[in-house]
Amino acid sequence: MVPKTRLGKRSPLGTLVCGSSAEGLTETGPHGCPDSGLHRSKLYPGQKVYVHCGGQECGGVVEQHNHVDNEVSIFLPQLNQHVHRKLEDVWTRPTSSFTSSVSSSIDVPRRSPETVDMDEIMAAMVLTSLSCSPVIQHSAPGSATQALCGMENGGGELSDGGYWSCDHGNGSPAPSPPIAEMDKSALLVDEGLDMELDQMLFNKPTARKRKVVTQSKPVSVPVSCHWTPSLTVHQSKQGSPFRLRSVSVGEQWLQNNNATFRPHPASVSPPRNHCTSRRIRGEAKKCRKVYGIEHRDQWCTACRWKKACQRFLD
DNA sequence: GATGCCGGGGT
DNA sequence: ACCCCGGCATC
Ligand SMILES: [Zn+2]
Repeated sequence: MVPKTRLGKRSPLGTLVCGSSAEGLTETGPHGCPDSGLHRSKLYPGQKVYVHCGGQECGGVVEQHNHVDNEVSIFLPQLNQHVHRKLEDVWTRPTSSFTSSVSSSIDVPRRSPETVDMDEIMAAMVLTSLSCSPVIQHSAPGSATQALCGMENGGGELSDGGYWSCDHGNGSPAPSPPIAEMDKSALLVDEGLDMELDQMLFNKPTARKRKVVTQSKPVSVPVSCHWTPSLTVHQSKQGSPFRLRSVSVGEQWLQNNNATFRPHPASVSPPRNHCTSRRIRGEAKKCRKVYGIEHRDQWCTACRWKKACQRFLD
C-alpha cells in the first residue's frame, strides 16, 4: 500500500544526500548569499535552519524538504508558525550578526543525514503536532498534515527511509478525509462515553453493554437527549447518558410541538419524539408479508436478517 | 398480534 | 462479511 510513487531516492540511504555532514555542506559565503545557501543540498527534518521572515532572520526547524519543487517547510518556534521557503532562501547558519536566542533552545543533534532516525523524526513530529494540533488540516499544506499522515500509517513508522516524502497524503490505505476522521473519532468518543455512562448511571454490572436507547415508554429507560429550542438537554428520568442524534433543531422543535402532549407521569421528559432515524415504515409489503414465514427462504437476505428489506423498497 | 428493522452478538 | 436474533416502533 505504501505509495511507490516518486520516492526513488530514498531507499538505501538516500543517494542525494551528500556524504559530508549535513551542516557543513553548504555554507560558503561569508554571510548569506542565497545562492550559496543550501543550493542543491538536502535538509532533513529537525535540522536547524534560518530564514528571513518579516525582514528579520529567524531560526527554525526543518519539517520537511520537498525535493520536487525544492521547497522547505519550516517551523519557527520564535513565531510559532510554519513557513515555506525555497531552498535557496534557507540557511543553515545565521546570515547576519543576529544570533537567534531561540534557536539555542532547540537542540538538534548533529548527525549525518544517513543517521536520521526515529529520534529526529519523532522530534519533528512532536514539534509539529504541538504547535498546530487541532486545526492541523488547515495549516500549511504539506507540513503537519503529512507528519500526521506518517503517524497514522502506523506510529510514524516511515518504513522506507524516512524523509517525509509522503507526498499527497495518500499513504493511508483508507483514504478518509481528515475532517471525517475527526468526526469519526468524536463519535467514537461519544460512543465510549455513552457506554460507560450507561453502565455507571444504570449501575449495570455489565453483561451486555448498552441496550436500548431511544424509546419513551414509561419504565423503559432511555433516553434521547437532544436540543430543544430552549437549549435544554432532555434525559430520561433516570438520567441516562447523553446521546446525541442528528436531528436538526428545527425538526426537533416541530416534533416537540406537534407531538400530542401526553403528560408523562412523573417525568419532565418530553413526549415521544423518538429522535431520529428509525425509518418510517413504508406501506409496501415486505418479503415476510409477501412470502410468509413458512417461505422464509424466499425472502431477501435483508429480510431474513431482519434488516431493512432490499427487495421491496419503499 | 404482526410486521419491519435497528442494534448488537456470534462466527 | 455473513448470519442470527432481541426487542422496539409501528401497523
Ligand atoms: Zn425483503
